[in-house]
Order: sequence, then C-alpha cells, then structure tokens
Amino acid sequence: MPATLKDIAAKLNISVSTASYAINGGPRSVPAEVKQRVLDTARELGYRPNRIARSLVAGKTMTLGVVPVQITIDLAVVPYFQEAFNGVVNEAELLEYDVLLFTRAFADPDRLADVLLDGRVDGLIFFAPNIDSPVLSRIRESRFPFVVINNQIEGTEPCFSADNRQGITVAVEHLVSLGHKRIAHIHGPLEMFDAVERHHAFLEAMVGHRLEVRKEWLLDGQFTPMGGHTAACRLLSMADRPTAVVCANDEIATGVYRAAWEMGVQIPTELSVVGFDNNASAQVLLPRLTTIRQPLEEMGAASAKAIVEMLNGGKPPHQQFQTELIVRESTTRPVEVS
Amino acid sequence: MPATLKDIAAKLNISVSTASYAINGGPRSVPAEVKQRVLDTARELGYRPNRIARSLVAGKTMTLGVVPVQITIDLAVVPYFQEAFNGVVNEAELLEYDVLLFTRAFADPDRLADVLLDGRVDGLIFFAPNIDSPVLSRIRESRFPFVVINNQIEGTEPCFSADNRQGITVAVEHLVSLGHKRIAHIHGPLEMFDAVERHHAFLEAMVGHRLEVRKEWLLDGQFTPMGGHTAACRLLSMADRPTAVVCANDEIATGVYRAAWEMGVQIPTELSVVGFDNNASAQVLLPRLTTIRQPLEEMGAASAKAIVEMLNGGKPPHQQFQTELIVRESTTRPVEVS
DNA sequence: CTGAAAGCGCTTACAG
DNA sequence: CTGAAAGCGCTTACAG
Repeated sequence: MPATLKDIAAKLNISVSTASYAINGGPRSVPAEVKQRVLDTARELGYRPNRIARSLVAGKTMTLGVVPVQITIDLAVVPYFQEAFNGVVNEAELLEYDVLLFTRAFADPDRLADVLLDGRVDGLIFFAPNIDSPVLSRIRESRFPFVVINNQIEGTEPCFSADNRQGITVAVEHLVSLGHKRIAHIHGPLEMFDAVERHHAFLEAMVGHRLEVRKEWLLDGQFTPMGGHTAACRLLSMADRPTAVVCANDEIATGVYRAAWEMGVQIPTELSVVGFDNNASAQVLLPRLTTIRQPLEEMGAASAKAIVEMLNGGKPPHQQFQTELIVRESTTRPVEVS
Repeated sequence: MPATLKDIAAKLNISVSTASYAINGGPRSVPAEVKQRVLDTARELGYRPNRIARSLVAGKTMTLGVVPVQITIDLAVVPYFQEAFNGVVNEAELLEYDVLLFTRAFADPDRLADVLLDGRVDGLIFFAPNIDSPVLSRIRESRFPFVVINNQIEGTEPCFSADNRQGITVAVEHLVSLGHKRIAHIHGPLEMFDAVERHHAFLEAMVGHRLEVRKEWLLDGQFTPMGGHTAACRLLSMADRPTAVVCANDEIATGVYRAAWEMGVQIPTELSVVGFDNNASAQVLLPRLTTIRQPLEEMGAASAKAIVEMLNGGKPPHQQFQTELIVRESTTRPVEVS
C-alpha cells in the first residue's frame, strides 16, 4: 500500500489537486511554502506517482511493444533478435520510452491481437514475422500504430528492411570474381521472408552469371549453427564438391566452419565461405568471416523512432537499408581442380 | 478511441456491470441471451478490455521488470545478459507474465528508484548489479518485491548466483592436473561482483597449489573480446610466457583466440585456454573451448519463478547454482620447455 | 436478477 | 487562488 496523493492531501489538509500540482510543478502554480510542505511529506511518506493511473488518464503509456512473431522460445538467444532488439532498446532510451517484450505465443491470431492491443503500449514493432501473418491484419484493422522489421508488407505502415537481393548479388559477384563457379547455398527456413528473398536472389545471381545451379547444392540450414553443420557435412562429403558456399546467415556459417574443421577441410583454401548479417559470431570465427552486413541495430533504432513519430502524428516512410559486403579472410580463389 | 464497456452497454441499453460480467464470464452470471448479444457487439465494435484500467483496479500488472543495473547501452548484445534474460523470458511466458525491460539509466539512484517503483510492474529482477548499488537500498526501503542475480546481497531478498569459487577452483585444478604451472588470469572489471569473486578464487587456487602468481600475468580483460585480445597480446609477447590462461568469461577467451591466431600461437599445444560461462561463442570457437558452465538461463528462470512466488506470499530462499567444468579441446598438457 | 454507485490513483476543466 | 468534481476504463460490493 504505497502512499497516494490523497494521503498527502489528507495529512496536509489540502486538496488532491493542489498536491498534484505541487508534485508536478504545474500547470497551476502553488505557493512556494505549500509546495515545499507537499514535497516534504511526499518524501516522508515515500510517495511515488502511480504510472498506471497516469497512463489511464493520459491515454498513453510511454512504452513500446516488441513482438517477435516468429520465434517464441529461446528468443533472446537468437543473434538476429538480439541486434534488432538492441537497436530498439537504445533508441527507446533516448526517446524516453520503455520497452515491453511480448513473449506469449498464442496459436489464435485473435487472442494474440487482443493481448497486443490491450492498452499497455502505445505502439508495436514486429520483428521478422512469417510471410503469412494473420496477426498483422488484425492489428491493421484496429488502426493501432505499428511498424515492421524485415517483411513484405501489404499495407502502408512503415517497414524497415535490408536489401537482401543486393547483398546476395554482391556476394555472388565477389565469389565469381575470385574465380568460383561451383557455388552452393545454404538457405534459411523458407517460411521466413528473409530466407526466401536471399534464396531467390542467389538463384538469380547464379543464372545472371550463367552458372549452373545444382539442386543438391541447395540445402536448408534453418538459420541455425546446427542446420549449417548438417548441411555442410552433406556438402563436404559429396564426391563432387562446391568450392564456395553462400550462407543465408552467420549462424549457418558457424556450423559450416565446424563441419569443415571436423572433416579437415581448410577454409578458405578448400572452401570459401560467405555469411550474412555480420553479427557477433562473425567476429569470433577464425579465419575471419567474409559476410554481408545488415544494419540490424539501425533498423531497430529506426523502427523505434518511426513509431514515436507516428504517435506524434507523423507518417514515416518505408525504408530499405543497404547491405554491405565485408571481405575478410574466409574467401579466396578456388584451388585448380584440373 | 477504442470501444469501451460503456459503449457496449449504451448500445444494448444495459449497465456496464452486466457488460463486464458478460465479457469476463463472471463472477456474476448473465443470461445466455444477453451474454451473446454483449459478445456480438463487443466483436462488432472491436472491443478489447483495457489492461491499464484493469491493472489499476486489480492493483497488479502481471508484468515483471528486468533491471540491468550494470550496463546501459548495447545491453541486448551482451551474452551474459542475453542468457539470463532468455531464462526470465521463457519462464515468464509459462507463468503468464510479461517482461518490461528498464533501460533508462539515471545517475541519481533516487530517480531510478522512482521509475522502478512507479507501479508498472509487480516485481523486479536485478541483473548482476555493481557491488555498490545504492538503488537496491532504495528498493529495499520501499518493501517492493525484488530478487537479484549474481551479487552479494545485504538483505534477505532472494539471490541467485553461481558458485564462482568452485568453478575457478576446478578449472585451475584441471590445468594443474595436466601439468601446468605457469598460469595466467585475465579478469573482468573489478567493480563487478562476479569478476572479483573469480579473481579471488584464482589467487586462492594458485596459492593452494603452491604455484607462483605473477603480477604481470594478471590482466584486466573487461569481460569483452577486445579486452581479452589486448591482454592476450601482451601475455603472448612476453619472453616469459604462461602455458595456460584462465579467462574470467568466454568473451575474453574469444579475444585470446584471436590474439593467438594473429601471433601464430597454437591453441591448445602452445597455450591452453579456459573460459567461463559456456555461452554461444564457446560453441563457435575452434578448437572448441574448455569452459566453466554457469547456468545463466536457469538462474534467470529461477528468479522469475521466485518473484511470482513472492507475489503469492511465499518466501523463496537464496540459491547458489553449481558450476561445471566442460572439458573440450582448448586445454592439453604444456609443452616441455626444458 | 440487474442497475447505480463507489473506487483504483491520477489529471484537469469547472466553480467559488 | 484553491477546492470539489468529473472522468480515464475498468471491477465489484451495494441497493432495489
């Protein structure tokens, strides 16, 4: 039972409105002497304004909701999430908003929408939702402010995504310019928009360079180290092996490194590896990983900024972020197999 | 302007109480026919119960606050935080609580306490606070429910920590049993409780084995890859080099690997490396890192569970988690330098 | 059985 | 200048 304005008012024989004005320093002025007494007894009683009550009258909560539609368990351990989330959190701090993470997974999109729209946050940020996200339609219907990171968006709400196509295109060009012709791709789960875009872009780039796309060199790596490991083990035990592999994210690359290590395959001399994301693990791998940087943190920050802009009546535009190939030590010329 | 109970009641010419009972399915019964009409118009108007209002009358918010006292910026990118946070989030989902992350850093402990105690959460979980945390005293005074992960605690509130001493002791024993005598330690920032405990434990273990502790082999690695890299560069360029190094966390070990790679020092043959935490990067390093596992996720989960127990009137006890040495490939016998 | 009313802790327009 | 009152959107004890 924390102290309330009523307690202070009662103790001082003044009205709660006066107490309120004194505590908030306005908008009505309060005589200095009264104000001081209010402040003193507030301190004495350990009074702290109740933000729930304040939110109710203000009609806003000063908090942003983050909704990771895709993953539910072990979410905070996925690098992709971590970086975008970090961007949101850093920016939210600057904007003086707090961040509520919605973790409850509901099979029913209606129930999920109910939870997201229950008034606890002023706006929502969706992280890399599945391509088919019925929740988004629900939220859209309710006209609640939201933005989306990395997804194709039907409506007009702001969407922040990386140029996956460009990234993959540049990566394949890089490999081709080194002399690679035999290039494999380990893709992510094809229910995810990013995975699909990168996969498409890979195929297009290969065709563009008139290189053969072998079905058995197109494997699912699930965006995880284990997926990458499994795929790479298959790839590396083929009699007819690729000289390079484009991984749909760095986590997959991590698994490829392990597989190569276990099978005694040298990176980059026997296998060139390209990742995607440039997250922390890319910095840990040795030789250092050549990868496509996706500015996830900026994207997270931009999405937080956009939501707040919308709350202030603005209409922030979609934004596509350029990717950047970071050439490090995991790619080199293929060995001649003549 | 979302629909409210009042809107439904007005439209149906019934009282808000009836509407409320119909929506909530109790505690008072409502005739089936009326109930159906309420539900129908609720759907029609897109009505969703306002949780802020509900929280205000219930006096609880069903959300848990996570407070990372130590770090403010780039928080969500620190593995330590990620894993403990993941534990909290997973458990919170099971308990049907949401998680609010407090990110605002206030120099003034009173202001911070005001924010933490403003009624938005039912309980607080503090992450690895600095040894000297004035905020904790403020929260304690207010008798607000809170628990702490990894810190020495003055009061009686539940505290969940790993047995750092045991971990380091076992690690040193492991190295000694392999024949190492020349052992270095790269410690964390000594304002942090964990760093101090591990540092102390290292010194004690060395003394216990009657091994010489060289001052120049005791370096600060700041719990970061860069810190570890810098420290290891110094260590490895000494004429008189250690044969093994105990890193205060895995991130430091990551930097040590890089330094060794750059300087052409082979791990483990020329340098044995032990980490602490067993986080994701430990799985990425090759050769695979021998490390001390600290069950951060369990600790996070336990803390969430404890808070909820407290909210239900319980009094959960302190809990110290055992650590476990995971021997992998980064430690071996030292080469004879005779 | 159901409606009107009080109250959660605030803010702020309205009276005096 | 300050107090009483209404209202934010709910829940629930109290009347009828």
